[in-house]
Amino acid sequence: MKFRTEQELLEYTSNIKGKTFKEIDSENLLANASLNRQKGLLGHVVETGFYKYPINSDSKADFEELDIELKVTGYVKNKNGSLRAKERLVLSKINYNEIINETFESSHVLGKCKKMLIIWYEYDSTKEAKDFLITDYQLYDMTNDFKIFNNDFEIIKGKVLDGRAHELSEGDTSYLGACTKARTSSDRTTQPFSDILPKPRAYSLKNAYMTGILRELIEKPTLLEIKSQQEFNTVIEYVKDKLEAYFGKTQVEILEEITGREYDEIIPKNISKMISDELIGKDEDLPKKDDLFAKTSFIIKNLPIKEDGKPRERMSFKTISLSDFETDWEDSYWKNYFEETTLIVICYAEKNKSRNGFRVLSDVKQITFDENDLESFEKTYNQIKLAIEKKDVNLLPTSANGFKNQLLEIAPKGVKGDDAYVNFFKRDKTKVAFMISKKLLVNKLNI
DNA sequence: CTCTGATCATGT
DNA sequence: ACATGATCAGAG
Repeated sequence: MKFRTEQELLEYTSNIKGKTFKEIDSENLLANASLNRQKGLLGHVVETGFYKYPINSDSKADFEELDIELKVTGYVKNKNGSLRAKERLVLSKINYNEIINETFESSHVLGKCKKMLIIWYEYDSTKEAKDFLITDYQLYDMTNDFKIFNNDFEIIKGKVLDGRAHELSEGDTSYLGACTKARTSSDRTTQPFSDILPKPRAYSLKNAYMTGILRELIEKPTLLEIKSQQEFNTVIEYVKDKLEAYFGKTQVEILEEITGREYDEIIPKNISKMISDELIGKDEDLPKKDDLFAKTSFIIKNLPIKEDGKPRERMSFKTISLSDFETDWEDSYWKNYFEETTLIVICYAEKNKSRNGFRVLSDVKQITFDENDLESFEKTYNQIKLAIEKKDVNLLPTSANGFKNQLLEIAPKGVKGDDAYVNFFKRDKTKVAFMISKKLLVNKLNI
């Protein structure tokens, strides 16, 4: 089937809404296939069954005459009814030897994926793939977010130019990720400015970005009313801008300045958090402040730094649920979380061992996790899985009880009298949280 | 000192 | 009443 105009293509595509995959699978591709092994299968079903293209995968754009690439991707419904993309959208492969001679505008990825027809289906773990419902579609143009994509592209290219392709991480960038793309985890390729063999990677639209454009599509009317700013290229730029006037001041001075109240002896334990909530915004309010926040996943963290430059504490994350550990690491919530999330770390420096409240705003740093970190995190994850299987608290990877060179550990986080470890298996929501070790923080903060 | 389980202040 | 982010505080 050929389409002469975008209009024609979209008009035809409108008929796909409300269909399940089995309804359009005229080539019977779904008959005896497993979705886990063949990730592009649902895309093939749409190509052959709905658009009647022959089964062959050449590298030309799917709708060649219109320069439009077809993408079929899933979303899931959260418990509260909101939608989120199930996965990142993988684009073309990164060629480390060529990227150094490209600009974003001349790049392979923009050449192939500038315009994409994205078909959305609702993923439902209780259903078989053939029964997934296609509910929406959109003609998407990458140049809509050109400024940030361009900046992301330069970040990726910069690492390759530095001979650090093996240190690439999805968290380095805002929207355009460099995700791993390998047949096996030991697969390696070459890079131009280092002998270290990096993992093969592909450009991707990050999971949080996909969630952002999905919500724009579905919630269009409301979003148009509050069209937010697009002033900054990265979250860290935004945060530094908001904190600029307060560097060199103590926590108490800053809090007094922004609240107009006085704090003499009683310092709120969460004073740093009160400050970042006020000056930067609470996580849930940020999407309204800058479009960047609607399409990225990041967390604002506060960290006391000792006089030797090292962090005083580990860094904590959300409490874990037993159900987080039902899948393999590769498909897990936590792998995705650590892979994609950028930590924005607001540093407060101690002077003469100053206690909380009297540390000085000194720096803002960014932490992302690379392949080595994730490999270590995987061990922690698997050990928790094992502990759950065996119902054995002593197997839990606490810092006292973990393995050698552990980077991610668990620690109690309860209310008074709650014995987090003893009660670990009693309910889905545990009283235990992930923490990253001080050792890893030292490494990440380049101390 | 460091380590690690426990606790606090806040927001919902 | 509980989750979160972060610090506290006793043991060694």
